[in-house]
Amino acid sequence: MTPQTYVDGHQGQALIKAQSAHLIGRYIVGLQQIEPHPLQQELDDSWVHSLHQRFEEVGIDRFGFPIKVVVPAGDSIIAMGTTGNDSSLPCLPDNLKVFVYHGQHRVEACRRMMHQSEHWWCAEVYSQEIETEHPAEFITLMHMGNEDEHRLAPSDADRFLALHRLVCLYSKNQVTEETFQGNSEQILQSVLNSTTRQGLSNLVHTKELAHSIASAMEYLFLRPCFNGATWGKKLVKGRFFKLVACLVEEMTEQCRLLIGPQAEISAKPFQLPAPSCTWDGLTKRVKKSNHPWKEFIGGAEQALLRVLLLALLTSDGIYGSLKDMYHIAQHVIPLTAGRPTLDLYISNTPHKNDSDHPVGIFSAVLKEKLQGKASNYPHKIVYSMWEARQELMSELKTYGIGLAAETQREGYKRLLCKSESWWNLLCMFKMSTLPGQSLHLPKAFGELDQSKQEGLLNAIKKKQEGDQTSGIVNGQNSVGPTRPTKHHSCSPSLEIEHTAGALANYFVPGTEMRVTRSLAAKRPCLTASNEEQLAPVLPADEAGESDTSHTAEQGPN
DNA sequence: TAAGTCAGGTTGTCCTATAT
DNA sequence: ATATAGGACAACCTGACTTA
Repeated sequence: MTPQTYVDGHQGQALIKAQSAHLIGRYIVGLQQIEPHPLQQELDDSWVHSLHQRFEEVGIDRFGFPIKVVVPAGDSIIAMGTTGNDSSLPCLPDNLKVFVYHGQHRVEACRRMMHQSEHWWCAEVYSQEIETEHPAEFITLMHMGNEDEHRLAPSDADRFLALHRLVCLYSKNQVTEETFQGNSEQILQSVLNSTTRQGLSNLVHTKELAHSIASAMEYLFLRPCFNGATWGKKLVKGRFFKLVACLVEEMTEQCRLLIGPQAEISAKPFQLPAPSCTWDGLTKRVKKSNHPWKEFIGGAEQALLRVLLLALLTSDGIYGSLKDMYHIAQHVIPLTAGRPTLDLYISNTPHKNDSDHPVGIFSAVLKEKLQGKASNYPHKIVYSMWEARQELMSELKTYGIGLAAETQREGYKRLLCKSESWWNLLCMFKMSTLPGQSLHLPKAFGELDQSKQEGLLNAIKKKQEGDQTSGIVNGQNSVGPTRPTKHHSCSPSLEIEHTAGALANYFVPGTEMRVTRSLAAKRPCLTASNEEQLAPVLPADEAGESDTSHTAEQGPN
């Protein structure tokens, strides 16, 4: 480096020297001791007002943003500093007056707080010699305090990752719950927008979802596409955390395929608005010369032959489907777990524990069958709901079932006799009597409508199938509850095929949505055998945690 | 043919009712 | 009092149509 590089720094160094020579220490100072420095600019009332409002709404971070003051009787207080209770900062003796030269607006805003107990701040205390011995530097310091700081504003993704790292520390017992809560709140408080605060908080609440988003955010080019407010509102709809976590993982995988072996890529190609992400839309648009995908290897048209997905997560394609799922779950829950559980599920209360989301509820229903073992099976049920959601929704309509709260036992009885998709779904619970409403579930579909003979035949047939698939009711693509969850090969190519296979199911055939569907059609390898792999590959709780340590270590800092 | 305009549809954010 | 979730609304984008 050339000496010129340092020229700019000389003045800054002088400022730091002046300060460090006269810094007495950090103290807690009562507001009644603080007066504005005579050289300070006039107070801007509207600025004080907005600060005060923020203090009221979000809170005050006194230690994160200490003010700077000079104290006339500098040297004499060094010895006097009365220590506060135990390890906290010492309090400045309250007979001393200090002059604030950096942070007077915060002080003034803090004065407007109702409670006397709020009237203090954390201050860097300087002796008055800083002013007499370094008058020029002092003026500059005071001015610099008012300049806009050219800080790099953290993005939602940065905030999310910080929160997620805290979660990881906490879940590995490396910090106490108190430390974890305190630091999370500190980070959230620094977010100005309340919707964003809420959203981020929702997203880190559940391990599975938080982990999947964190791995997506490992890709720098995806970070600008992350919107804490919208993701945190829409993706938690119906509390299908694990399902959404899978969707996020799919999305990440798709993006990885899209960029191919390319090393560096900007975020632009991933910021296409959702309406432009339909297969038809893309087919037309990638032909244009200035399409954002021109960055990709081989150009936009080649990239299209690979894969895609992204802005869709919060688009109507996903959000609408989650709303459907929510509606479906509101019928499955009273049937299996009972009305009180439904009330808890649909009450507008914060997500607290495993009793208020579908996977947790289904686990409780299946408690005896699972024998307390961690199992992916409840999620498998959710996944089957997801696969069949269109049919499930339309059959509700066909058989005149409206809101769950208004549906009587008779209505469900009719539904289970007439609708095969609903019968199939409820069969996954493997109960002859559904405990929620004490409803009998016929062993074979349509048993009541057909002659007894046919029903018997069906029952025998089903039983035989069941034996072959070791107790699985719907033998085609189900995964048994006792089948151990394990990760299949980590080979990227296998993952890709697997991913694409799963995608074929994620999107609704028959809607114009979206690349993935056509993708499935283009890939002959996407068969039922791939589908079958999906559920077991979904990370079990333990696997999720090991993933976490992985991402935490690799994540940028 | 290119530029401009309008309508329709989607998304993201703000507001508010509600339940604890 | 607080937090959630649904609804409303404004901003934005796209594509079709019109005009020079």
